[in-house]
Amino acid sequence: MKTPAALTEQFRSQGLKITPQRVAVFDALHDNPTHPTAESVHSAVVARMPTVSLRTVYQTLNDLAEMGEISRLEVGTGSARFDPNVEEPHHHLVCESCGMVRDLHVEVAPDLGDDVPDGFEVAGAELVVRGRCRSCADKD
Amino acid sequence: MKTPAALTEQFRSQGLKITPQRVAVFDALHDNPTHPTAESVHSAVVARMPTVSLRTVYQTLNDLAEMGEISRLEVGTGSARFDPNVEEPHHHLVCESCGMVRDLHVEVAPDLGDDVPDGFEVAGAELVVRGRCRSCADKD
DNA sequence: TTTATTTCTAACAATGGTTGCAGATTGGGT
DNA sequence: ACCCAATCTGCAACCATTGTTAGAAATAAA
Repeated sequence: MKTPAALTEQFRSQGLKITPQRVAVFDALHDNPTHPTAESVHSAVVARMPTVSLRTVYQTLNDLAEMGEISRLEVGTGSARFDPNVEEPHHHLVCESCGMVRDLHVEVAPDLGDDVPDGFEVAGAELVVRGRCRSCADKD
Repeated sequence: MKTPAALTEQFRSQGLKITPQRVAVFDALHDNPTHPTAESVHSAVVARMPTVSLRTVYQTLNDLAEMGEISRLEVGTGSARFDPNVEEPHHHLVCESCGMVRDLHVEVAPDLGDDVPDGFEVAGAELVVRGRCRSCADKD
């Protein structure tokens, strides 16, 4: 994801308006490595601007995802996770117990070639490694 | 997943009852490569036994998943998909346009080692390859 | 700066997938 | 055949997310 300042410029250049709600979402995502849910982005935003609705947060997250500035992950933790790191290709580590998601910088390089059916247009591949994080494992 | 007959035996040996509803679900899943949703399992079951409720199908799918006889996938198509193939490790190919899910027999072999944090207990890894299947690509 | 235009936001309702619950039903051991 | 625990159905509730709409607010135009 670009910096909030760069996003502001980009939105403006596309005829989109710069609202304090949008800027608050940009800020909440910037350099955020936690792969937040819409709900947690909303919490962060509300801490500064108590009137922002969850609907607006969803809207902005969808807009950013559509522009390719963030990516939306479905990792089976119930709600979608949003990842501002679209610059560096990477995968994810998920704790099935607490829902923590962490970047995983691992080369997958699957030799897809032979088992992809003819005519299938591959758009991308995501690896999700599941397990239990240390603090959850320590709990019992 | 074991055969319906073997599952029947297994259920019985665990003190669980063999109901026609459960058998219908076993049959609907047996050798089913489509990664059905709960809804489509229900449709198949209802074709033979019109009174079976969706709730019971969910219940049985959850039971089977808990026993490790099937696995539940979240691939971002809106609803969970159930996969009776737990014998052979494999990954998945997903058409983002029609929701088709297909097995992908590809070796991923990620050298996880260095980027997994200390103390994280890895339970498994799933690769999802996304794109457009031929028939969807042909459509426009 | 004021106005006009057009987008955005908030609130609320609605949706879709899934689960919780309660009472009626039924499998299977006796 | 009887009994009891397990199961089933039907329905309500739940959660994450999206649709809708009227009012508010940002930018462009005057």
